[in-house]
Amino acid sequence: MARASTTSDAFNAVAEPRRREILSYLGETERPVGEIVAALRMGQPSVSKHLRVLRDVGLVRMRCQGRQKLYRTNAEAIRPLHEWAGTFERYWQHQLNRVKERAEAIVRHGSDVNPQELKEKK
Amino acid sequence: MARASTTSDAFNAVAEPRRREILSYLGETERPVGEIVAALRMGQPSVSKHLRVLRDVGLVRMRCQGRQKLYRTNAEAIRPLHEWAGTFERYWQHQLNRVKERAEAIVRHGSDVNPQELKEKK
DNA sequence: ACAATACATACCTATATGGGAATATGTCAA
DNA sequence: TTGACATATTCCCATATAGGTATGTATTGT
Repeated sequence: MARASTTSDAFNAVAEPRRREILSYLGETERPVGEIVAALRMGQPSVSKHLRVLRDVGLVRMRCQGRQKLYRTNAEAIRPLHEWAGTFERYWQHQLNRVKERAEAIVRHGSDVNPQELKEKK
Repeated sequence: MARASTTSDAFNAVAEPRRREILSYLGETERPVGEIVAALRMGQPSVSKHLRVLRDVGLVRMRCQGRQKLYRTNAEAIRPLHEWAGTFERYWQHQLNRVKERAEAIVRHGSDVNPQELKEKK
């Protein structure tokens, strides 16, 4: 089996750096394709194709205005990504807490704290 | 140019669903490969290969113990992902705020609020 | 030394990619 | 209608996958 299609979900779509750039560039501000091309210095067909992928997974919304098409990021579609990553938040918070506790201990008792006491607390 | 390597960064590594499963399954708990294979019902070589990718981008850490190798998720490496997605948080908060404001307005003035007033505020 | 165990890697194949160039489609203006 | 403009799509190609099967490599126990 080959790699999953880029259009299979937001995770795959967002794996491509240029697509992330596009999403960031368009905040939720509507912009025509040409503006993206100019701002991000990419080829026009390339941008069109990236936008196609993003649209397929709902990461951008599109609206026609005369001969141009206006795109904007649909932030809501990025949320699952944020939430998935967020499930690991508690782990790096442990890290932070350790650093914080250590700093506080130093403030209270001076810098001669036993490092072991803060390191392993299985 | 082809698609970027899965080992090029966390975004690409995490695009594959099975790799996300592995990361979630290992929280930061150390586990041998065989346990992953059994728990997630994947082929052993497949798991080994996924772990290789994850290791290459720092998403998991590995330690040898006799003939087995213990893996655990390195949550810190997921953080950039969480942060990138988080830059869009303000957009979906706007959504929430609108809903919330509307609800509060109804509580204050009854349900005859002018919907326009809450909808467009360019 | 040998067999068994726990992983890793090599090999194969179908499939999809992203970029560039060329071309198609659609819309406006004179 | 014709041409100019804004996008989308097609074609071409080098590259990389993910899964399965088979095999390689350490490490342990007897």
